Amino acid sequence: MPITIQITPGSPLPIYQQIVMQVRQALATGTLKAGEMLPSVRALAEELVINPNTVAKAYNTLSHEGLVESLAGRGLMIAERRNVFTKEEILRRVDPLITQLASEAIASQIPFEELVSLIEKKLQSQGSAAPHGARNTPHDGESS
Amino acid sequence: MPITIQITPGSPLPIYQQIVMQVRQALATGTLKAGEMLPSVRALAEELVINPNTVAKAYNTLSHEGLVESLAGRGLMIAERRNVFTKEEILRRVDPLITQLASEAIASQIPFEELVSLIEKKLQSQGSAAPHGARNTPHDGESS
Amino acid sequence: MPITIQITPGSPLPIYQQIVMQVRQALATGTLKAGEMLPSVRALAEELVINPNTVAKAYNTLSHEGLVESLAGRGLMIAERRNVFTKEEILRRVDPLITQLASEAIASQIPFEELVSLIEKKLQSQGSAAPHGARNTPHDGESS
Amino acid sequence: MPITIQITPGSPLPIYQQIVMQVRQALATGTLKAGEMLPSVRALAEELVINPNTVAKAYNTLSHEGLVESLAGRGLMIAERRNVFTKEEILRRVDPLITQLASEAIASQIPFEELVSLIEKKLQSQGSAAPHGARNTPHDGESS
DNA sequence: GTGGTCTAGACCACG
DNA sequence: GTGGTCTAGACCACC
Repeated sequence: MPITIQITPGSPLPIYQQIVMQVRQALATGTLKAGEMLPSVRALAEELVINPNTVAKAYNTLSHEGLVESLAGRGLMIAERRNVFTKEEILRRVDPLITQLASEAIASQIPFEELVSLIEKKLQSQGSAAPHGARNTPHDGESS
Repeated sequence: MPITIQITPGSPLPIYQQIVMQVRQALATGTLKAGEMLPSVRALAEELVINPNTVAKAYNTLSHEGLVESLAGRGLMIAERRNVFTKEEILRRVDPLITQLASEAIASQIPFEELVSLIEKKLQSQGSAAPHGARNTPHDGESS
Repeated sequence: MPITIQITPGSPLPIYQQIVMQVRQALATGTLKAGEMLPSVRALAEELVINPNTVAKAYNTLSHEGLVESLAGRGLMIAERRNVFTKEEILRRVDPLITQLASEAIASQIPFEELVSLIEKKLQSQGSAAPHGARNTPHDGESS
Repeated sequence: MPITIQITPGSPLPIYQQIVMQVRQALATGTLKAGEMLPSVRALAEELVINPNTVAKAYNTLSHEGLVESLAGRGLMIAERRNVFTKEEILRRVDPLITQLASEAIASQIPFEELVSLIEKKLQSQGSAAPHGARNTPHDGESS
C-alpha cells in the first residue's frame, strides 16, 4: 500500500523526523508491510517539495533503526521486523519522553487513569488493529 | 506554594522551554498563585544543574508574556492576571507527547503494560519529590 | 588524550567511515575515554580539510551507535560504555564481514590458524592493552 | 577446476568487485588454471541471484586486466599468463578486512572466542559448499 | 562558541 | 533509474 506522507514545514519537530515518525506509524498500522518499497528519495522529495537530502536523512535514520533496508541501486525496502536494540537501550530512549509526560501530567493534574486511557487510545489507533504492530511480545534483551 | 521544576536534558524540547511550559501550567492549574515568587535564576540554575542563562531566558519569556512580574533586584513574582486553561487545551497540549511516545513504543515493541508501569513509576517518583498536591491518583485526598 | 585522525581521501572507504572507525579504535585502545570530548565538528573539518557535514555525518553515526553523546551547544562527549544492540543485531552486522573474510581465506588458502592469529594480533594491538576495550564480557542480549 | 564464487550482498564492497577479487585470487593460488572456463554470465548471475549486468561488469574488468580471454560466443577462458601472489601480498590484501572486523568486534564487545567460532563455522559452511580444496584446516589432507 | 537542520547541486556506484 | 557521498553555505537553537 502506497504511503502518504504529510509534513508541516514550520513545526518544531524537524522535517526528517516527521517523516521518520510517519513511516514508523505506517509500519505499526500495517500500511507498510515487510518487503514493500518506500518511495524513492527523489520522488518523495519532489512530492513534499523539500530537498532530497532531507528525505535521505530520514531514510538513514530508519535504516539505523533496522526498520528499513537499502537495496543498492533499487531503493529502500521495509525490513522484516526484528529486535535491534537491547531493552536497556530502549528504556534509555523512552525515558525522557516519559519524564516529560509525567511532568506535564503533574502540572496539569491529569489523573493517571486518564493518561493511561489516552495512551491506550493512541496505541490502539496505531498498533493493535494491525497484525504487524500487534506483536508486542516481551523482548528480554539484556546488558552488562 | 513553591514550584518544583523537572527538566529532561536530552529532550528535543529546549530546556528553557521546558521551564516556561511548566511554569505556565502551574499557573494555569493554580499550583502557582498571584503574588508568589519564583525561585531566583541562580537558585533554580543550581538546583537543575544548568546554565543560569538558560533559566534567565525562560524567565524572560515569561515576563514578555506578562505571566510574571520582575521586581528589580528581588526576583520574579507571579502576576495578577492569569489564564485558566480548559481541559481541552490541556489535552491538546499533551497530545503530541503522547503521540511521540506511542510512536517510539511501537517502534521498540514495548508492551503497553510496561509503558503504563514506567509512567506510574515516574509519576510516583516525581510526585513524591514535588509536595504540591502532585498525588494525582484518582482520589487526590488532602491527607498528606 | 587528544585524538589524531588521519584520512586518505582516495580510499574506497568513505571519509566519514574512516573517521568512525578511527574513533571506535581510539575508544577500544583507551586513547579516548568516557567523558572526554571529541574535537568540534568545525575544528576537525578544518584540520582534515573536508566539509563539516562530512564530520557531522561521522559523529552522527557514532551517536546512533551509542558511543558518543551530543551535549547541546557544548560538543560531543564520549559516552559511558553500554550495550546498545541485541546480540542478534550484532551478529547480523558482523556476518557479512565474516563471510567475506572466509571467502578470501578460502581463495587464498590461508589456514584457519593463521587467520585466527592475525585477528588475535589485531585485537590485541587495539583492545586488550586497554582497560576499556578489555571488558569483553559476554553480552547475553536476546530477541524474539 | 570449477570455481565457486561467494558474494555478500550487504557488503560495502560492490558485488562485481567481490567477484573480480575472488577470480583473481583463485588465479593466483592456482585454483583456476589457464585454459579453464569461467561460468557464463547468465549462469553465474542466476546462481548468485544477481543482475547479469553485474557479472558482466566483473568479467569486463577481468578482461581488461588480461587475466581472462573472451572467446566470442563461447564464454571466458582463463588466460595463459598469471601472476602468483606472494604470501605477503595475500596478507596485505586480507589485512583491511581483518582491521574492519576487529573494529566492529571491539565496538560490539564480541569476545574473541566467539569471533573465532563464527569464522570457523563460516569456513566450514563455505568450504563444504566449495569442493575445490577449501578445507584449509591445518592438516589439509587429500583424504576427501 | 557548539551541534542540528536544511538547501542546492555535484559525482559515483550499482542495476 | 536508484541510493550514497561530498561540498558549499545558510540559518537556528542553545550555552
